[in-house]
Amino acid sequence: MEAIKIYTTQKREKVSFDPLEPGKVRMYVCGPTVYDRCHIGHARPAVCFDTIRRYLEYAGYIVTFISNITDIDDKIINRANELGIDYAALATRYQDEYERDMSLLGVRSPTIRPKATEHIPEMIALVETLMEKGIAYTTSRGVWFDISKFEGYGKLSGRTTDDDTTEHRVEQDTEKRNKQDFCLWKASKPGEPAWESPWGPGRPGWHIECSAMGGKYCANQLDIHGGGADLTFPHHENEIAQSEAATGQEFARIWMHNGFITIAKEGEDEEKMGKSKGNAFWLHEVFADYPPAALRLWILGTHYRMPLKYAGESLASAASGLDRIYNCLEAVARAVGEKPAGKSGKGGKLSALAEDMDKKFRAAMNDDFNTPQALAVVYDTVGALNTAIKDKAASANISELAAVLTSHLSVLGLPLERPQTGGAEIDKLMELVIKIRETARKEKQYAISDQIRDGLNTLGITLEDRPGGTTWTMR
RNA sequence: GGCGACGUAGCCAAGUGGUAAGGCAAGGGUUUGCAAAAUCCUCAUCCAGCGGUUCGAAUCCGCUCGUCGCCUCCA
Repeated sequence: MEAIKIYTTQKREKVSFDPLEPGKVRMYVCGPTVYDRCHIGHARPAVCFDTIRRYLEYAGYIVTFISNITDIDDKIINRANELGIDYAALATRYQDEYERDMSLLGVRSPTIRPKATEHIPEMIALVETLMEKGIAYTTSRGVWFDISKFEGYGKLSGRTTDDDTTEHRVEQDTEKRNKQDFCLWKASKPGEPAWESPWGPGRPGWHIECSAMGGKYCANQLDIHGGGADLTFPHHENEIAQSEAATGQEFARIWMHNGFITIAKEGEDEEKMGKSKGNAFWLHEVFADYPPAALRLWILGTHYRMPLKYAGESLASAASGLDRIYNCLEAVARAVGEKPAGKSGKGGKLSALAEDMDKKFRAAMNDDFNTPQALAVVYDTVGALNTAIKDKAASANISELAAVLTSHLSVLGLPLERPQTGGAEIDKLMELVIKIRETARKEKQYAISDQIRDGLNTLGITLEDRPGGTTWTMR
């Protein structure tokens, strides 16, 4: 198998992928903090890393894909207090919403989805190790990591410890030994959620869960660790420090970071997508206007590391492209259905094309998961299939090429059929309407037949007259 | 102030030394009762600007301009 090249943040270049265990991949992707609904920003890492996982499996690897849920955190506590509900109830509610939205986007569930609150003992154990090694220390506010005790601090993000000496916008904690020391275990105030620990009641620090859970499920070493570009520093830098200081082993061999989605508001410059800036685009709102698959296709249309600008009509062209794919798949089904079996024309032009398309698809994905290029292959295959159908190629050959297309669509996590919108009653109704229109057409009553078609169109139903009869689709 | 990313057609977007993929939109032909879908053709002598390296650069180097991100919660 041809080597997969992956860009890794710590080296700022592509490296050949060579997993710790041959044929197996251990990957961990930072999941959401469940304190609110999902916006389009959440969709990008989920879709990108889901696609990467799917491709690795397509390439023959057995993938252990871990993605956590942060269900204890200051934001969750604050939000729960605002709403006057229990923090755990809030977290459960938004975890459910997250999982529902991701499922609509075709994001598969991870192999393991660990929750922070279910791994408190593992985190405490990790902090204890760091205490024993003299790398962590306590203050009145909790337990802190002493970055001066970890030589490699800054190796991921390229930041040195004395970097931002000029300006720091955070109030300094005078008990800390170094300005950038970070919290491993946070002492809880009365009334706040708390777990017992050797350092008194408290809750996990900001970064410790990923080290503890990634370590637990992956024997302390990951092949790939992923997340949004904003997590590079300090989150991932701190994960490395904690994990490697504790285990003495390299925590993750490849660090992957997806670029951000920015929002272009009319008349204003683009700015980063974020709830704090009040320009959130909630997924449930986007899904009211466009099919979730269109959002997925739109995301995959840009390389995962590039910035992605979201404007109001961004998804319209993706939705059109998606329709083109559905049209093709439906045409294939009709062509193969009309002329079943047929003699297998293996070795023909279409066989060679099928092989070629798969080769190109793999080459694109092997190059740091270049989904835009992979999509170009998909569209080329669509065009070739449409032409083959037009030229009445043998259905065995059409099927062969179509099989390549559907396997590529599956790798990209795109649906293999148009979502069904009707239902049994609408089906019957449409059958009747089409029959009546058919009669009108036979009698050349085109004014009537066109009126039916135009009328349905304004209702979002498209009629298409084909040699084999009239078909309809609903938007 | 430190670190980093981006600037390719009307729009989106690949392409990291050998002469500009793909999608959307648009225009024209075929097909259709008319449409839709499909198909064929057209649509960047040029890749923010200016210099440099090279036989050769969108691709490498330098500078300039513009946009954005991280350094504080953030996917």
